[in-house]
Amino acid sequence: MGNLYRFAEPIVLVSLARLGTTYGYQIAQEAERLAVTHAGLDAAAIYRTLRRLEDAGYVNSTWDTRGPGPARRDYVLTEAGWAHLREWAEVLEDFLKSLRAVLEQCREAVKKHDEEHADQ
Amino acid sequence: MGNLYRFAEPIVLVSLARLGTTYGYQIAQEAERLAVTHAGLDAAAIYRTLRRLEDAGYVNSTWDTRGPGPARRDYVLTEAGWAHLREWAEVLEDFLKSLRAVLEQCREAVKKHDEEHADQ
DNA sequence: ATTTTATAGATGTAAGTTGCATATAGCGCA
DNA sequence: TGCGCTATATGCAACTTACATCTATAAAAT
Repeated sequence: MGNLYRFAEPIVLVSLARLGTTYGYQIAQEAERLAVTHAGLDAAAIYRTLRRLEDAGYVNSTWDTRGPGPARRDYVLTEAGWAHLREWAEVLEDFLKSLRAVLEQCREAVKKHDEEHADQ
Repeated sequence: MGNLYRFAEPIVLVSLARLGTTYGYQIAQEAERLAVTHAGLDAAAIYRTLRRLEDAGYVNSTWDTRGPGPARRDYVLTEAGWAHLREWAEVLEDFLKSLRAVLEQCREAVKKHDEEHADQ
């Protein structure tokens, strides 16, 4: 087990959608709430995902050097980014439907197996 | 998009649970029903998953050369395999719960964005 | 004054899953 | 003979991820 997709891309997209203009470090914290598979999303994965999303035109970034502490790279969703989020919603819906079916069959198979071995 | 985990392992396990003793080629056909993400599971992935499961002790295999055509490698779940399937059911349940949350937030965010841009 | 902690971003490397292409071989059929 | 279905297997590239590590700023603690 232990090697599932963490869905970094939709989690980052939805964090940007909710927070408006934000930066990676904050998304990393926001992502812990949404994280798939109990384990939080790795910060490195988030930074890489943001770069990839920018290369694809789904987000724009600017440096913010106003506040104290190290500079932040602020990201905003583009219209293409919003469209991409919509696509993800559909993909996730299909994915959930299929996964639910797999889980159901798992449960059924295990139940049947347990019943057949109930007699000591 | 397009690069999601296909969950070959639980799909193969549940196919074995349902079919009893089977072989890869048949699982490949069974898996098309259960397949996650609309696209059928690649046959290569199934053969590799079966080997991996055997190395881990979750299945046993024997050659079947009785019938016509090429020999089949028959697989059966071990008790450890059944236990592994139970583990998968729990993992999938957690996974589904988290993914549902992500999807819900996607929908909410998109809806809000659409409403704010409803005025031409 | 120095060290630690929190903030913030980035990269290198290895591991794991997958898709596609390809190779093999047996067998039935035209 | 060649074609197609059955059946298993491997090579390779692509992608995502985890973990470790690195840089740097600034505040808090020692």
